[in-house]
Amino acid sequence: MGVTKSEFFTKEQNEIATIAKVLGHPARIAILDFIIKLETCGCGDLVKDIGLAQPTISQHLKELKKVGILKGKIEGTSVCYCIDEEKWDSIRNKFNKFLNKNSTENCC
Amino acid sequence: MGVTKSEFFTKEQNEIATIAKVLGHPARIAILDFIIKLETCGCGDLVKDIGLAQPTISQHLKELKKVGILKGKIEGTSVCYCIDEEKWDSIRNKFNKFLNKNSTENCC
DNA sequence: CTTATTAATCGTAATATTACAATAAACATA
DNA sequence: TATGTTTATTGTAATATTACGATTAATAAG
Repeated sequence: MGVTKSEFFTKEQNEIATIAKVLGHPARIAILDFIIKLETCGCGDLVKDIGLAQPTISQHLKELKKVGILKGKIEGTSVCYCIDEEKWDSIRNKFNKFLNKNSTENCC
Repeated sequence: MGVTKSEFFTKEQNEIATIAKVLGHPARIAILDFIIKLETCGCGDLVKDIGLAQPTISQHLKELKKVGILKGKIEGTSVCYCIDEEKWDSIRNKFNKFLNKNSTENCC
């Protein structure tokens, strides 16, 4: 037990849940907010801005990279992180589609 | 350790992360899909449709109620679950706002 | 070559989540 | 009252997540 039974669900359900799960931590929302503002995008800047330890930020960045939301470009000793705009668009579409489903009837 | 440091983040960041976290499990997406289709909305119907055990579904329903996405109306021995349309709208707005942020520059 | 600088990885403790059997609670019906 | 039906709760095992110190890896600067 303790392990999600993905085989019970559709591809679409698993996909939206996977993205939502990654967005389900305020540090990762803060990272995305910061990178979108683009006040620079190195790991160290995020550490300073957010206040969590460097390995923790690095771990969150890894999660965001894993699902394809972030890309990283190595620049000397530093890394520049950016949103993958294509992925971002597809996420926006998925969530729009899901959240715009409207129930017609209502029992309560 | 092991506990999310919510005090490091803004109210908005914590709010969107809380909702995303609840949407971050395919069973809860499947529950919402089913209720939106409204092929009836009792816990037993969800158990049959999804295939997880009744206590597991009940637990997921509890999560969805906790953040206000679902309301439940008791009807005899059964319970009718429904989307809270007002909350659903506010979630749609929050996600739209978040996902429509666009980074102008891009380093990679 | 040595010493910073920056980010990733490893290891691990604390905590949270997922799933379900067993049970309880609430109501309906015979 | 006894019995069935439906959902919630309790308890618990398995697993996942979060956070960070210590370390490593890679490049830059002196």
